[in-house]
Order: sequence, then structure tokens, then C-alpha cells
Amino acid sequence: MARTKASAWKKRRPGTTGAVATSETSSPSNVRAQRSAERRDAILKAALDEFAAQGFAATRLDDVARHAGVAKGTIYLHFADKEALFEEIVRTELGPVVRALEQASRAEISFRVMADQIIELFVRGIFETRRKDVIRLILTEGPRFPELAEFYYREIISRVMNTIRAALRRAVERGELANDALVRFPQLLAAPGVMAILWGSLFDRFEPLDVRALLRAHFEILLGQGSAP
Amino acid sequence: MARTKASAWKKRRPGTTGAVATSETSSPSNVRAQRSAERRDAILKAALDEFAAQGFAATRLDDVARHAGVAKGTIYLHFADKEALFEEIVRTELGPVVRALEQASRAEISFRVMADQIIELFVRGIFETRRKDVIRLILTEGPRFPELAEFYYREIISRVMNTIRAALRRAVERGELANDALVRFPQLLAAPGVMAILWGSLFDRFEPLDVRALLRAHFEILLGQGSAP
Amino acid sequence: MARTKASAWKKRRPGTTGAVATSETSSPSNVRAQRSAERRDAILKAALDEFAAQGFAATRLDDVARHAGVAKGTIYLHFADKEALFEEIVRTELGPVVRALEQASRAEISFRVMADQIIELFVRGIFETRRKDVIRLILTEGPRFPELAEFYYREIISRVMNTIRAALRRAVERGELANDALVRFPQLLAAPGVMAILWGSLFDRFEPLDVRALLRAHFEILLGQGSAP
Amino acid sequence: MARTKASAWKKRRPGTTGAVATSETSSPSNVRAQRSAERRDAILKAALDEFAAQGFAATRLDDVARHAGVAKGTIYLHFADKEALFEEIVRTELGPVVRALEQASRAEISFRVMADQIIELFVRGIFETRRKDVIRLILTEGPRFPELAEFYYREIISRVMNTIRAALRRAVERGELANDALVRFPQLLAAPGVMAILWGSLFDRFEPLDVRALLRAHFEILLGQGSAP
DNA sequence: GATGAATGAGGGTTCATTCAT
DNA sequence: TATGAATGAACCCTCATTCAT
Repeated sequence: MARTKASAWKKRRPGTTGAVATSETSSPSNVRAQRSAERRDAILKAALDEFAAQGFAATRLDDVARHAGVAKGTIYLHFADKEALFEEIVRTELGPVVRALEQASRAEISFRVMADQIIELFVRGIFETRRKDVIRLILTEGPRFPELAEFYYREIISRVMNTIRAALRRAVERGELANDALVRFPQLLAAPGVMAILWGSLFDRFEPLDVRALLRAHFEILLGQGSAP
Repeated sequence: MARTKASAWKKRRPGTTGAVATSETSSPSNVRAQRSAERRDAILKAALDEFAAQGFAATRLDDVARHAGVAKGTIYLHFADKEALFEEIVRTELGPVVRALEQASRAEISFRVMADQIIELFVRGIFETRRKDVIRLILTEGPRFPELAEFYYREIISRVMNTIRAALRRAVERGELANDALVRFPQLLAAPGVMAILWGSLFDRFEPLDVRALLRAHFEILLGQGSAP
Repeated sequence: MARTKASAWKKRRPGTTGAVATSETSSPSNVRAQRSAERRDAILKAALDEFAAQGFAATRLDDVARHAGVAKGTIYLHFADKEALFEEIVRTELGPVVRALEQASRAEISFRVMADQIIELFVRGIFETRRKDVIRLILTEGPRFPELAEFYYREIISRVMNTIRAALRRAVERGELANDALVRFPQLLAAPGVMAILWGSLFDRFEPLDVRALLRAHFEILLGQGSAP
Repeated sequence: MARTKASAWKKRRPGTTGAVATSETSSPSNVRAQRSAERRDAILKAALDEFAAQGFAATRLDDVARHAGVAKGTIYLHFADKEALFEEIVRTELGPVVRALEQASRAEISFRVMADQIIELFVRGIFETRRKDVIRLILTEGPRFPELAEFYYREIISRVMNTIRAALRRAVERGELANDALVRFPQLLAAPGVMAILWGSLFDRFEPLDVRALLRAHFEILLGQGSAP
């Protein structure tokens, strides 16, 4: 949706995340750039809050601006439109997790140990952070944002799938997994995580779900353990 | 337009279609009632199409009316407002599945056989029908419709969970399942189904997913089979 | 600008001008259609007032709606957008004049007599009506509405030019005009009319211009008359 | 970008370019003043381009600033607001032409010769320059800028009218003109020029108009010549 | 009951103007 | 003096809802 045109005049602040935060010089231009970056981040944060709470369509940029402490027009200095703002949130939020996962999987460890790491990565790196909301937003708004879904598939899903699949294959070869079902369908590994995120936003108030216990149970099954070792 | 097919799988608001089905007279008032019921069904069908394709917020009642072949005002003769229409769709669509599941689980059959039945029930009764869209709508719009989520939890989820849990417990007692992880977290049984529905609407064009194969692989794991015995 | 799409769903009320006004039946649907047509006309009238007073860009549809006595949304029941509204005004306002001119020029009359008719047609049919404003709008907004300019050229200008040219040629052949300059440049015949319209809107308060006298003087020159015969 | 050319035909706000022209010192302040004047000229030039292309309302000061190579805020160092900028363009652009016309009319020459001079003055001094655009802007935006119209009438129109009228009166007295219609309505002399400017911006792509030929034809008529003497 | 024209609040987006640097 | 990020009022357009016919 007018993405090409948008990118022609979209403001690109050079190297925001981190770089600016650690800047120690304070020449006038740097101060400005830092302020600008802070505002941009505030907008992203406020927007994530609103999108997570209301969904894309019901979120009013008025509210985003107010919660970010900026004027409505300021949003448009940083993002072409509401859609671009939404996509930018998704774009920036999940990259680090993928990298962490890829790194974790590089180590030559047993599947059992990796399972623990995956659980902690998911629980602490996603479920207990706002990334949970980002994932939920992709799941729920994705069908209306085909480009976003494509980006997400290409940058996140396929990479995660490849990483996971390789690790699973090694586990099968080592005899840690009884069969190759998971290799053929790595989605099965992730399914409980997706379930946990959706359950949390829908039914937690009726029946809370202990995510960590859920994931542990899941890996018990995968590893063919008895339930009380 | 598909009026007949629609009424074949639609739940009824009490006293409408039923009345018509047994109607023997053809008094003007009965004709009217039937017309009215047909319109109502047409609206529900059209609305499901639109909600599934656009989501709740982006669906325009204008379109619903046009596709249903009625005037916009007519919608308000049958439903209080847009939300009520949405909730009615969700409310009426899944009851039959629950009943079918409850019936299936009543039979004293092995878990392996039940697995096959569950797979077929899911694939043919949900995935290949518009019920898939209803479930997706609950997952994606649910957070903004707390009452709907509550209704859905009470009428569908908890009943399905109980049914499933009982069956799983019997399977554990019979030694068909290695551990009680599934009994503690029946969500794990359903997670691949949820995953399949979401994957279908997000990533199928990049990487198609064979749902039946996915579910079979899932049960292979649950049953601790080798992949190619 | 989205003209094609617009025309796809633009409301067409059948036969507005006159036809409706003379309708004597008052079946419910007719009453509605008439009301609708009246509103449409009120919008067109109010819009012409506003466009003439403020120009296209500075005209607020809020004001148009208020002056037309309708709600803002009502405008969009009749016109796709602000631009379509503007174009419709131009489109409907000048057709009759062209037809009148074509008819007048068909008669076999002397150029002198025709001159009087042209003067009266211009003064009474354009200058003393809101058509003067329509023409001014074309002159002033035309450059930003290429489609409109094209329509106007095709439907009005070229037809008028042809009609005039033929009449002028006859006049030359009859020896009523001293040379064929006007045949080659019929624009010269119309130039004083354009001048009068623009002068009226710009400088009349400083130095009023008697349009009829201006045009008479113009024809005196064209006919090579002494000023006080 | 065309800085030099621009200043060649631009009127000065008092004390800027003049000062620079006679400046012999090269003190920092003089350098600054020159820079400032150059910026101002660049803004005026860019603004004329934009106003001519888009009209007053549709012109964005962002674009003006970009094309002038200055920051948006800089515009406000030189002009109070958008309107002042617009008026300044109109105000400064046409003075030279008036003076040229007044000078030309002072010479005791025949109307026929003067006609040739007027044609060349118009074609080369207006029609083939950006002054054509300025005039068009006055014609099209004037109604929304009453003060501007007044300024324009006082400083340009009335002076031109007086000059022309005097010359026409002499021509009548000399018997060069058949009647005094032009003396009573000097607007008739200018009407083809106005027509040419408007035609050019509206219909030239459908039917090009040879301005010089148009004006010659006009003077043929005024002088009562046969078309091929 | 059924219609669909009319309503009007609401929200995304633009852009002239300001002001801290 | 110059900058350009920030502001926020303004405005077009949408669409759920109403109600006279």
C-alpha cells in the first residue's frame, strides 16, 4: 500500500537502537538526533501498547501520540502511515530473538538441554515481554497485511524453521528423538508456544495456563519420558 | 444464492427454521416467517464471508447487505448491531462440532482409533469448511470481545477440554499413552490444529502445509511410534 | 483521479433536471427520488456558490453541506468526492448554452443581427447568471484538472468554435466582415467575453465594466463601423 | 541553480541587491547580506515555479524550500507567511513591463508601428517568460486576494490603461483608427493577450495557438486592414 | 417487515507555522 | 542567521446506525 512511494520520503534516522543511546558527544546535531530517536522509540512503544490492546484498526493514532507524549503530526515524521508504523514494530522487535535462537542452536548440546534453553528463551524472551504481543499481532493482523506476513515468513519463520530443523535432525541421528515427525513438521515444536500466547489473551482469566509447565510437558512427550522420572 | 446450502449447516435461532421445517400450512404469515429466516441466514452467511476475509473492523455492513441480497436496514431487524451479528456467527457455528466430538469420545475405542477420528473430524469438519474461519476469527478478534471469549470458553473450550481430558485419562490408564502430560495439558492435543489454521491464513502461499499429515505426525509422537515401523 | 472507480459506484439518480420537477405522481418511491434529486441540486448549487467564492481547494465540504442543508455524508451519496462534485457542476451547467448557440447560428441571419443575439446570449445567459462563475472556475481551476479541461474543450470549446467559425465564414463570404482574421482565430470573438468575466471578479469594485457596452464596442470594431454612424 | 539568471529580471526589495552591486568591501556582514539576498531570490524563483505549476493552495512550502535549496524556516526569515510570499512575487514581477510599455508609448510613432512593438513586448516580454505565469496567477488567484487585486489594479492595470488610452486617442485623432471603441474600452486591446495566456494553460495540448499570429490578426481587425494587403 | 437515503461522529493525514539548537 | 523537527488545527472521507416511506 503505497510502500514504494512512502519509502521515497520516509525519514531514516541513522542508526537508532543503541548507537545513539551510547553516544557521549553532545554537539547540537547529536542532541537533536538523539531527541528524535527517543521520540521515535516512544512512538513505537506507545503504538505497540495500543495495537496490542486494541488491534490495528481500532487503534487511534491520537492515542498513540498522546501516550508517546508527542503531537499527532510527529508520528508522520518517522513513519509513512499507520500501516508502516505497525510493520516497523514487527520488523524491529523480533530480530534479536531469531539471532539468539540461531546462536543457541549452534552449540553441540543434547536435545534435552536445548529443550530447557528453548523453554527459557520462549518464556523469558517472549512470553514475559512485549514480544508476546508482537507475535500475537502477527497472528491476528497478518491476514490483512500480506506484505507483513511475507516479511515475517522470510525473516523469521523460515530462519527459525531451518535452525530448528537442523537441530532436530541431529537429535534424531543421535537417537534422542524416537522418530522424525518433528523434522518433517517443525511447526509441531512451536505449536504449544503459539497456543500459549493465544490462550493467554483469550482464556487466561477463566483458566490460567502455566506456560513453562506446558512447554515442559510438551518436551516430556517429545522425549518420550515418563511423567515422573 | 446458496441459500439452501447455508441452512444445511447453520444453527438456528429457536423457532425459526425448525418451525419452517415442520410447517404444513402455507398461511401468509408462515411464508413471511420463512422469508425472514432465509434472509437471516443469508445475512449470517454473507457476514461470515466478510468477517473471515476482512476481519471485524474492516468489514462493512454495506457489503454484508449487498452479498446477502438485502437492504442495509434489514440487518438491524435481525441483529442489534455489528457486534451482535459477529457474535451470533461465532455462537452458532461450532456447537455441532462439539456435539460430534462428545459423541465420538463416548465410544470405547482405542486412542489410536480416536486419533483417526479426531483427525478426520478436524480436517473435514473444520479445516475444509468455513468453521476454520470462525475459529480464526475467535483467535484473532477474541481479545476485543471479552464476552465472546467468555461464551466461547464456557460453551466450547471447557466442554471440549473435559471430553478430551476424560478420553486421555482413559488412554493413560490403558497404557496407550506413555505419560500424563496430555492429561494435564489437553491444550497440547489441540495446539497443532490451531497452528494449522493460523499457518494456512498466513504462510500457506510460501510453504503449504499438509494438515492431515501434520496431525498424523503429531499423533505419531503422542503415541510414541517410530515414524516408519 | 479515480474517476473510473468512482463511476462504478456513483449514484445516478435518473433524469433530474426538470423531469422530476414536473412529476405529478407521488408514489412513495417517487417522493423519495424527488427529495433525493432536490438534495442533489441543493448540493450542486451550494457547491457552486462555495467554489465560486473560495476556489476549489479552499472550499470546505462542511460549508457546502451546511449551505445545502444536508449532512456532510449526504454529499457522498451523490458524488464520489470533492473533485467529482466540482466536475459535475461544470459538466451540467454549460451544455444548454452551447445548444442555444448552435441553434442561433443555424438561422440565416446577418452577422450584425447575430452579433446582437450573441451579446444577449452572453449577457443574459452567462454574465448575469451563475454560469459566469462556472466559466471563471474553468479558467482558474482548469490547469489543475486536466481531465476537466479536456472535457470542456471537447464538449464546449470545440463545438462553439466550429459553430462560430462557420458563421464567421458565411459573414466573410457575404462581405459583412472585412477580412478573415476572425475565421482564422475565432478566439478573438470570445476574448472580450473572457475579459469581462475576469475583470468582473477582479477589478469591478475599482472600475466597473459595462459588459453589454463592451461587447457592442467589440462588434463595432469587427464590423468596421464608425462609432457614431 | 539559476541564481544568476534569476536576479537578472527580479525586482529588488530595497537595499539588498543594490547594496551588493555597489559593495566594494568584502566584510563578513556584506558577504552575509549577499548570501541572504541570494536565498531570498532563490525562494522567490522556486515559489513562482510552484505557484505557477500548482496554484496557491496546492503549493507546499516544503517544496518551495527544497527547490530553493533552503530550509523551510528560512522562508519565514524573508516573508511573513505564504500569502506574503505569493504577493511579493506578483508585486515585483510586472513593474518592468509597465515601464517598458510607458516608454514605448511616449515615442511619437504610428499605431501600426506601436502595434508591432506591443506584440513583441507581449510575446517576448511576457508570453515567453515566467511573467505569463504571474499574470495567470493574478487572474486565477486574484479573487481570493483582494488586496493583491487592488495593488495590481493600482500599480499595473490603471497605469497601463492610461498609457494605452492616451496612445489610442492619438491614433483616433490621427485617423488611424476608424472609431473610438478602443478608447472607451482599452480592455478590448488586451483581451486577446489574456485569452492567449489562458488558452495556453488550458487547451494548448488539444489545439495549439500561435500567439503572435493571433495578436497580428487582432491588430489587422483593429486597423481595418484586409487580411492580405 | 423491508428499504436505502440520510446522518454525523470519528479518524487518518496534511502542511503552514514555530522555535530550540 | 539558518535549520528542520515538532506542532496541532483543519479537512476529506467512511460507515455504523436511524427512520420516513
